Amino acid sequence: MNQKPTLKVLAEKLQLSTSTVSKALKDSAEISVYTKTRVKELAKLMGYRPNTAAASLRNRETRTIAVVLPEIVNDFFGQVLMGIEEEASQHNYKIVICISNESYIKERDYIEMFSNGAVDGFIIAASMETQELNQYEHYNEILNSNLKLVMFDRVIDDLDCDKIIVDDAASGSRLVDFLKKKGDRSICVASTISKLSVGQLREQGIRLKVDNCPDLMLEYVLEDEDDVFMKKMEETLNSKKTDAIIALDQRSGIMALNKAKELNIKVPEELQIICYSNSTMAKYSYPQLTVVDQHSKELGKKTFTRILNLMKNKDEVQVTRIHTLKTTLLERGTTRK
Amino acid sequence: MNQKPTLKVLAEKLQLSTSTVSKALKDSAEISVYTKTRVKELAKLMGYRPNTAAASLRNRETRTIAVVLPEIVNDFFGQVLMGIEEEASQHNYKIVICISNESYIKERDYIEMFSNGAVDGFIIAASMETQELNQYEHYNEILNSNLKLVMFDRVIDDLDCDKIIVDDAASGSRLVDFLKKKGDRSICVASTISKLSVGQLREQGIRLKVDNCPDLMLEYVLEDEDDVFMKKMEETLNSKKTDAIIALDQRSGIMALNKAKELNIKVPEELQIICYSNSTMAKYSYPQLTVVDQHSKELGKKTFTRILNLMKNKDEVQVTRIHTLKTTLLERGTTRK
DNA sequence: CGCTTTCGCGAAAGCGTTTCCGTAAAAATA
DNA sequence: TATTTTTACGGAAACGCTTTCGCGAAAGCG
Repeated sequence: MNQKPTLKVLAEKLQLSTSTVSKALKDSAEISVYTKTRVKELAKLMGYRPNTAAASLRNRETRTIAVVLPEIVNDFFGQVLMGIEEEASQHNYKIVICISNESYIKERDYIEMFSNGAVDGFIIAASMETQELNQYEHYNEILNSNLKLVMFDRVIDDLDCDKIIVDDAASGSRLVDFLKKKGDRSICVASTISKLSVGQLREQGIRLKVDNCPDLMLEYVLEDEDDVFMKKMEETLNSKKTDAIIALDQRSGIMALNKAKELNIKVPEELQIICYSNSTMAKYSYPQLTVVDQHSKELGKKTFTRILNLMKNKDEVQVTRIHTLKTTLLERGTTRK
Repeated sequence: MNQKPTLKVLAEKLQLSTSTVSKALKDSAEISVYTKTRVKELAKLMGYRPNTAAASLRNRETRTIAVVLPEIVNDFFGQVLMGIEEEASQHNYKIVICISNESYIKERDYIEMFSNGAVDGFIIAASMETQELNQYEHYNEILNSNLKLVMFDRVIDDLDCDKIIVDDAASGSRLVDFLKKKGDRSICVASTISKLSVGQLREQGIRLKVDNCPDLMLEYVLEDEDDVFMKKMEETLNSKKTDAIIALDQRSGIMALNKAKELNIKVPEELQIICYSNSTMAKYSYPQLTVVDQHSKELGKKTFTRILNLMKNKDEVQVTRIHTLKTTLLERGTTRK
């Protein structure tokens, strides 16, 4: 029932004005050391906490960022969110989360909902539907309101905003190199995310490299429905030609592994599997999946740092608007030594 | 660059007062239908959005709930969060997330950070450290500030607040019954969460039932470190006595399954495994793990509904402060038909 | 000692809403 | 027609904070 003290009651108790109290708490040079300590002591004693709404109203900033994620039951986005949140709380920022559930409409509604000054900026990974439709006018509401916007991972190419991504295409090429060195010739690309920019980029990187290696062959299992995927994967593996699988997402990776086990194919001896996203699922699979580590938490931190900078240097011209993080291969049980 | 219109500019354009405009937008009975439509049309045209900070300041409510989670890269908490978020957005509430990372200090800091009127209430699942130390004075800061508090899953028994939990103990007993009917005699309880209230409750439920069945036997593998767990599990399984494993959390479940595969034990023919938490990992394991479904998303929704009610009926006396949800067994590949 | 500068603080405005209250004009009632 | 009630709106204060401005007193200066 402790009613929160305001500047006013502090001022009254100390026989000072609210402005003096306010300045004292902010360590203003205008105020004497004596007064400052008096004020701070009482403030601590009474548990004074500045009213956020009032400060927001006055300062025209909320110290809040809206983070719009396609899904949350997903280790990648979870890890990114951890990074964002960790960095945010360190800088005294709040994070409100919005889960678009891969829906364009929900994403748009969230943006509209928070574009009224409820937040200072947005961190967004586009929903699958948004990427499929390639509709991105709703992002303009953000930019037109001079709110900050940083996209990560699932970005919109045509949109002029800051982006933090990973080297999807390049990493795809590197994976092919890696497998080639191990002696693999026939590589199967498995994916449930062909609709996503990141899926397409990874695919492109792989294809580019394979096209330059006449001795390599490429197969595809691109299906987003689990059972269809499993069936196609079975056909592919039954042909007995596939040396390795590059799975562009965690789900396809684990499904490929499961199918291989079902067909009694020895992994990694007869079949190597590499999978995108360093997920818990991949860590606890048997054998442990070799994965492309996107350093997701780091990615989240970088993303927040970027939007923080945008907010600090409000006017300063931004140089690099696109930042690419390098992924690394985590060699584990589904690839040979 | 579209500067957001305020009530004032709407009022000026319409030759009305701000109070009239405000009332018109809220469909006040004081205002004529004619004026209302005029106001609403212009508001829509100019894209008027009420300033949240100003409204919060004036109304003394933020329409924001802080959700404090021990971790976020965890399907259970992810699903609960989905439920909370879905319900919240439907009621025009915002969710700010706080990740305690199983740390008592972080949890306490978050509570302090948001107890200043930044949010209207808290939804919390206690961190592991908090449960271990059994320190919960920091929750009193919430209650003393007449902010609302609802705990879920990992609750503090001694704390007088609303709680939404699942029937952990009862479900444990039911699992024993289930296994007994299948002819199992020697049951192994596996857990990496013995420090948590939920882990202890599940264990108690199991033990209670086994104690009442003279023909049943109980073994334990309770270790939170992966490698130690795996070693103990290996010893246990090598003894060749274990008929079934009840894993109290997803990690122990998947590790048990992996160890069984490693030792060439046929699952479910020679060993049945049941695992708590309907996680993605369990769904994509091979074979699919039979799990106790906690209906986590529903749990999240219920939790939010509860705190919503607390906020609506500010004074009304609460009857049931503890709500228990019933879990169900999802029979899949690691148990016999 | 007279002047300027610095120091320490207070007054007040304003951020955008909401709401209580007041009040003309219109409508209803007597 | 005279009075009361209703209708439809405006004025103004308040929410708690920040910040500009002003000003008296102390300190520094020549």
